[in-house]
Amino acid sequence: MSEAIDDPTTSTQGDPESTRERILDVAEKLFADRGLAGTAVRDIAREASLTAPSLYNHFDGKQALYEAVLARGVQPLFDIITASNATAESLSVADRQAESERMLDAIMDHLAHHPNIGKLIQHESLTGGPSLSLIVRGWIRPIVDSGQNAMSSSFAVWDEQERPMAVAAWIHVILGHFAMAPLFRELFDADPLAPEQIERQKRFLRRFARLMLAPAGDAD
Amino acid sequence: MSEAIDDPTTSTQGDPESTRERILDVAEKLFADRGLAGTAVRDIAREASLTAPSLYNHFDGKQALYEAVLARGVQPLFDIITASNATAESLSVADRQAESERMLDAIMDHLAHHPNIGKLIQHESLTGGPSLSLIVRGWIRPIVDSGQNAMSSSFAVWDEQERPMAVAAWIHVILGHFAMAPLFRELFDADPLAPEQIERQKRFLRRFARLMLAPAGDAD
Amino acid sequence: MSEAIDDPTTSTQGDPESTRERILDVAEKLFADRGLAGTAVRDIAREASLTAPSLYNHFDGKQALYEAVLARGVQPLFDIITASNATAESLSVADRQAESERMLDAIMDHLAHHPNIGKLIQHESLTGGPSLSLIVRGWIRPIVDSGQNAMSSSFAVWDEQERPMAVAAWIHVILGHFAMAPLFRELFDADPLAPEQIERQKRFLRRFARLMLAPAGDAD
Amino acid sequence: MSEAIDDPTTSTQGDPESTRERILDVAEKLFADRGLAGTAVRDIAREASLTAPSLYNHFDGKQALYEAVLARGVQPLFDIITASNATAESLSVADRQAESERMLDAIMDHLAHHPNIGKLIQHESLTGGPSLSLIVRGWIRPIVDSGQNAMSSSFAVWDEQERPMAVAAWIHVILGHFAMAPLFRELFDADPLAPEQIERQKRFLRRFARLMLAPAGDAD
DNA sequence: GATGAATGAGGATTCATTCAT
DNA sequence: AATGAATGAATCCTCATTCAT
Repeated sequence: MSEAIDDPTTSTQGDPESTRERILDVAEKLFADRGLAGTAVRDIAREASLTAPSLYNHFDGKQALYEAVLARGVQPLFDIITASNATAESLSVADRQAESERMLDAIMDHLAHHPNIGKLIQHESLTGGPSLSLIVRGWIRPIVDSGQNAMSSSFAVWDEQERPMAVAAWIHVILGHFAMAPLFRELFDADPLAPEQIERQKRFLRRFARLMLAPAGDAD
Repeated sequence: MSEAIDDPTTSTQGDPESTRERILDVAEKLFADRGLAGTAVRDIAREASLTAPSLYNHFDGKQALYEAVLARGVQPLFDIITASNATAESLSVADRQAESERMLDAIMDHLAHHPNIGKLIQHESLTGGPSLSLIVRGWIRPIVDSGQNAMSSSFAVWDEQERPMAVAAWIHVILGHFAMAPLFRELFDADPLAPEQIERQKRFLRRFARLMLAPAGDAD
Repeated sequence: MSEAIDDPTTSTQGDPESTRERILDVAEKLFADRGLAGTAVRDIAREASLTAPSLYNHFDGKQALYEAVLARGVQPLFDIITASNATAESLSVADRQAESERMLDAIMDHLAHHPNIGKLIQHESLTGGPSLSLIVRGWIRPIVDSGQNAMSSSFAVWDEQERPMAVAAWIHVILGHFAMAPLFRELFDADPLAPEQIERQKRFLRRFARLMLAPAGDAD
Repeated sequence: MSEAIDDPTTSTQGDPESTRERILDVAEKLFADRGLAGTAVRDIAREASLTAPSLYNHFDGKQALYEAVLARGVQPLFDIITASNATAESLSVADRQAESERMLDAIMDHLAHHPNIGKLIQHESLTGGPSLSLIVRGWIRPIVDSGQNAMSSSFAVWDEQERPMAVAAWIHVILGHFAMAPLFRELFDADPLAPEQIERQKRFLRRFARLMLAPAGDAD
C-alpha cells in the first residue's frame, strides 16, 4: 500500500514499519483460521515473506505476537464503544436508540473489514486463553454496560434477570456472523463475508435490535 | 449405541464403560477446551488412564478419534431434530410452535448435559475443518429447514431474505451460550453451565423464540 | 555386556536396561568434556545410537539427564566416604590415618575408572549450577568432615583457621588431576589418566597426605 | 597496555575505558561464569550496553573475543613469572625461596583482583579448547620451569618423578581457590574471593610452600 | 562506531504414530 | 488390549553473524 514510494529495488530489508504490520496482518488471518495452537510461526513468517527467526526481531514470541494481534484487533472496537457511550450520555433517552444503531453499524463495519477479529475473539473465548480477561475488560464489559443501559432505558422488554442473556445473545449474533462464517458458507450458498451479505446482516441487526428492545406486546 | 439403558449411576458423561467410551469422554472434553490442534493424543490417553499407543487399539488416529467424538456428540441432536420434524409434519400449524418449543428444550437439555458439543461445533466451524460438512448436513441443515418452516408458517416476521440470518441468529444464540461460556463466566459472576443458569437460558430462549416468531407489530 | 543372551538380530529395540546406562555413559563423557551448555542432546543421542527424541523416553530432558549423570557419578564417592567414616569411628586414633589412606586410594581408584566425574564436578563448581549444593551436601561435606577430623586428630599441622584451606587444597589436588588432565597432557608428555600416571599420582598423594598431616617441625 | 598507570579510580576491573575494554571486562566475567559455549554474544553485548552487531566492530567474532579475553587475562601472569624468573637467576640459592614467595604473592594478588582468570583457565583446561596450548606455553610452562627449579634447588623433597605432580598440585591449589569458589562458598560460610579470605589463602600458601619445599624429615 | 533487520544453522523438545513384546 | 521404546517430522526459539543504513 504505502510502499509505493519505497525504493522498488528493496531486496532484503523492506520498509521497517510495514514489516511489523505485515506480520500482524498475516498472523491475524492465520490465528483466526487455525487458532493459536494450530498456527505455526513458520507459516506466519513465510506468508509475510520472512524466515521464522526474523519474526523474532519484531515480536518476542508466538504468544506475544498473538497478544499483539488481539490488541490491535480489539482496540478499534473498544474505541467505537467508548466513543459511543460518551456520546450517548449527553443524549435524550429518545436519541439513544439512534446512537445505539450508529454504534452497531460502526462495529459491524469494522468487523466486516476485519472479519478475523470475530474469529479471534471466539477462539479466545472457546479456549479461555489468558488474554480473555483483557478482551472482556477492554471490549465486552463496556459494550455490555452500554447494552444494558440501552435496554433498561427503553421499555423494559427484559427483566433484570434476563438482561445478561439478552446482552449475550447480542454478542453471539454479532460475533457469530463472522466467526461461524465457514459453517454458513457451507449451509447457505452465500459467503457471509461478502459485502452484500454484510449489508443484509446489518439490516437484519437493525430489525433485530428493534425486536430486542421494543415495547413488545407479548408477555410471559 | 450402548447408551440405550442409560445407566442410572451416570453422573454427567458416563461411568466406567468400555475403555472406548472413556477415551471418547476425555477426548470430547479436551478437544472442546483446546481444539483439535491444541490437544495432544498423549494428554487424552493420560486422562483416560492409558498410554498413547494403547489408544491406537481403539481408534485409528487422532483425526479418527476427533471424528468419532464429533459424531457421537452430534448424533443425539440429529435424532432430536429429525424426530421433532417428523412429529411436526402431522401437526396443525397452531401446534407446531409448541412442538418447536419442545424441540428447543430437548436440544438445550442435551447441550446442557454435554456442554462440550457446543464448543466442538464452534471449534469446527471456526477452523472450517473437514468434518464441518458432516455437521452441516447431519444437524444444521435439518434444524434450519425446521426453523424456516416454523417461521414461514407463522406470521412472517422475517421476509425471505432475512430468514437465513434469523436462523443463523438462533444457532448463534443457542451454541454461543455453551461455546462462549468461558467469556461469560469472566464477564458475569456466574457459570453459564450451572444448572440454574441453563434453566434461565431456557426460559430466555422461550421468550426469545416468541419474539423471533411473533406477529410483531413493528414494520420496517 | 549382558546383551549376550539377547537376540542377536535385535535391530531396533535393544536391551532396555542397557540403553539407559548407555545414554548415561555417553552423556557423562560429553558433559565432562564440553560442559552442560556445550553438549548437544543430539550428540549424546547419536553416540548412544539413538535419535534425540528417543532419548526423551529415558530422561525428562537435558537438565534431568545431566543431574542423573551427576548423581550416578557422585554416589559411589559418597558411599566410599560414608563407609570409611563409619569404619574410622571405631578405630584408634593411630589407625585412622591408615583408614584415611585406604579411603584415599578408593577415591582415586574410582576417579581413575571414571575420570569424567572429576571433570563434571569441576564444571559444576565453575558454573555454580543448581546441582552444586547436591554435590556439596552429598559428597564434599562428608569428606570435609572426615578430613578435618583426620587433621585435628593428628598433630595439628594446621590451626583451626587454616584447616578449611587445607581441606580445599586436598580437594583441588585430587580433582584437579582429573579435571585438568587436558592441560597437563599438553604440559608434560604424559596422559594423566594413563594407568601408570594414576599409580604415580596415588603414590604422590600418599606422600602429600603425610606432608599435610605430619607433625611438621616448621612453624609460622 | 593502557593499564600502565593503573588509574586510581579503578574499583575492581576498570573504569569507563574504551568500549573495547568494557566488552573485554564483561566477556571475561561471563565466559568465566558460564564458559565459552554457555555465553551468548548478545548477553555480553547487552551487559556492555551495546547490541551484538556493534560488538563486531571491536572483535572479529565470539572466538576472537574469547581469545582476547584469555590473552589479556593471562598476560600479566606471564609477565610476573618471567620477571621473577629473570630475577631469580641472579640470586643466591638461599634467596630464591624468598623470591618464590614474592612471585606467589604477586600471582595471588593478580588473581585476587581478576578472579575470573582462574576460572577461565580452568574452563579452558576442562574443555581442552584450542587456546589451551597458548596458555600452557605462555604461562604454565614458565611457572613449571620455575617451580621445578625451586624444588630441585632446595633439598629434594620430591624426586624427579614426583616433581610434575608436585608442580601440578601447586597449580591446582592456586587456581582451584578461584575456580572452585562457588563450591567453597556453598561449603563453608565464607566467600573465598572476599579480601580477608584471599589474605588467609595467601598465608596458607606460604606455609604450604614451605611444606612442599621443606627438607621434610619424613621419608617414604 | 552503532544499529535494526535478516538469516542459516542448530538446539531442545513435542507429537503422532509404529512396532515388537 | 496394553505398553515401552523408537522415530521422522515438526515446533518454538536461540545464536552467531552479516549487511545496509
